[in-house]
Amino acid sequence: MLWSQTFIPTLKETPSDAEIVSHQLLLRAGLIRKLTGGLYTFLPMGLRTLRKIEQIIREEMNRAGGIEVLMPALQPPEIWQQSGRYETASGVLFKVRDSAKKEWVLGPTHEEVITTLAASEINSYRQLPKNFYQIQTKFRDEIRPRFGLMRAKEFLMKDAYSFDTSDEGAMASYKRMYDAYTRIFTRCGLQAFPVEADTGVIGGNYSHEFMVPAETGENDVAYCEACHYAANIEKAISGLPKTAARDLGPEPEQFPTPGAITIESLAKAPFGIPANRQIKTLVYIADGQPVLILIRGYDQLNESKFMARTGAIEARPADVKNPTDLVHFTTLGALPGSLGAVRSVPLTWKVFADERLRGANEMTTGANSDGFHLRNVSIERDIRVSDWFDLRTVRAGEPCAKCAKPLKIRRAIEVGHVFKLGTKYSEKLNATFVAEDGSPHPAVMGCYGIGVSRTLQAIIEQSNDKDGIIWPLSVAPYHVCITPLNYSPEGQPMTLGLQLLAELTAAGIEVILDDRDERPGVKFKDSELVGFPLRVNLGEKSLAKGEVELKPRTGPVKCVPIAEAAAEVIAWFHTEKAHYV
RNA sequence: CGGGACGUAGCUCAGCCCGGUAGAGCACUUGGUUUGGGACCAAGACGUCGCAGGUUCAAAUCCUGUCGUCCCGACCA
Repeated sequence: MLWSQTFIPTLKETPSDAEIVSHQLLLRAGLIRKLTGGLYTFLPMGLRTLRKIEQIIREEMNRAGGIEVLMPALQPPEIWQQSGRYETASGVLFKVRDSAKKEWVLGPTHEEVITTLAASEINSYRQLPKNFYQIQTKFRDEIRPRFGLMRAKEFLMKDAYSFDTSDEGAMASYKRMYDAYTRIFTRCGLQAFPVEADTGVIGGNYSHEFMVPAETGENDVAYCEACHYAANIEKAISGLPKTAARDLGPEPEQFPTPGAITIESLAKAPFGIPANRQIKTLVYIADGQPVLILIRGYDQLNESKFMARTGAIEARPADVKNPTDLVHFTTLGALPGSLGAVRSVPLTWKVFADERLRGANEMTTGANSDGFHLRNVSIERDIRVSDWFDLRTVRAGEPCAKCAKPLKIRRAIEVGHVFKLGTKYSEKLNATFVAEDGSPHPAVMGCYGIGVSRTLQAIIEQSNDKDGIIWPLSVAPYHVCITPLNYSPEGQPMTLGLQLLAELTAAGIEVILDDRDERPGVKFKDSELVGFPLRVNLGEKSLAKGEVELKPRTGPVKCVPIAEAAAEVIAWFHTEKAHYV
């Protein structure tokens, strides 16, 4: 390919609407252009890399027994109503109307479609197991698209759905996908690691996310370097001990705490009550109902855990500025800062407490009277707790639940997610098969996603320097950029360049030749910005010495005799390629 | 949806506070000189100052509304 014959609109300056480095480089290197917020056009260099990532995914999915299909992006809302997700996923569902005013949805995912297919086509255990996948555009009505391709309204995703006859079979399918994902990301030159994950709206009971460590990621991951425990913060646990039980003391006693409305202020003089001897009382609105959540003063509530354990679809803190919420505080008798669960809690309210409070006594908590707290509170004696859950968010430095070594926390980008779904969808959408004994059973499902366009950006986020992108060979838009320095169609740099282009292309290497009439500095900067793994410099100075220069994107220049240039590049290519397969 | 910032040339931005003929750098066009790390000289083209109202003799500038973008939060298979 000749540079002048394709389209690589590089930018010298950083576009002002790009915040993170990968987004800036996507734009500066001419890989994408924004149509509007959350919607992007892939330009030739971006598209080539996207297709390479797709191809790696296809090869590994096929190797793992996947069957490629292509499902409609436009879907009838009825199947979403049938699965129950028309409500639960309404936050991300794009809805459109046709000319007859009938409503349709643009698929954010395809469990409903594939399960509908399975319901009609899979009838016998003899047809199972099956694993269908597709690579397709998804639509999500993101509240806030951001960071370029990271969180877009429309994006490319690989999604796969497995159907098995048994839980064991589903587990084996899950494991195959888990292993395939590990290979896929490795082949993409991406350091991604699996972490235990919350299942969110998708549902199911077992799940891992594949995470790329990056400060700009939108997820926090807790991990242990000693035993390799790793989990999304939404799910992570630690071995932090419970609050120590003391001798059961006297009845709760009210005492004045004027102006002390934070855990910290009660921890200080004159009160001196350690944060972990305080009970923090939160009022939440869970699916419209007020509930109380009790955690230790030291702890932060983990809303994901709360929602996962209670099954709530929507939960938010009650807000004193919201008139309908304010009623709940009035019912309790106090505003945040003096809330507690000992008195005035209506019997209709559920009270959820963190597991680590179980058995705690001699605790201090709000008296439900502004400016007063209660001491000597025994949570089990004095508070009507409806249910005990692990509800707190793990912090860095807490002991690992498995090996007691300190946990670390880091930011990460989610590029893949595997779920064991069970029979949630197959039951609702009637995807049943007849077993050997003639009895009907719902298929046991799993689903497995990879954000293809997000993976592309994650690779850039992880692999760049001050000069631009550093593409892993496996996904680079071109492997080699030939750069004739002194431009002249008849000069030796160009004629030798064209000759090398033909030779290397014939050897299966993807080569672009920068035939632009530009100064060397411009060509150097552009080739480094776009990030080709190897540049071949053809300059009159070195050619006069009978040499060409091979410049790996991240390594030193190597001068080789003209006659050996092609062979050297081919050798380099095969050495590099071996790292990615 | 809450908080904040910003919309001026293709890009990065100045001008706005304090109203008075729309600017710079880069990019682009033409000519010339250059040619191993984003060249130089000369000439040129490029704008409904996001949009709509309002105030005013006069609005990029002040006011109101609206649309859009970005950031933080909420949200997020």
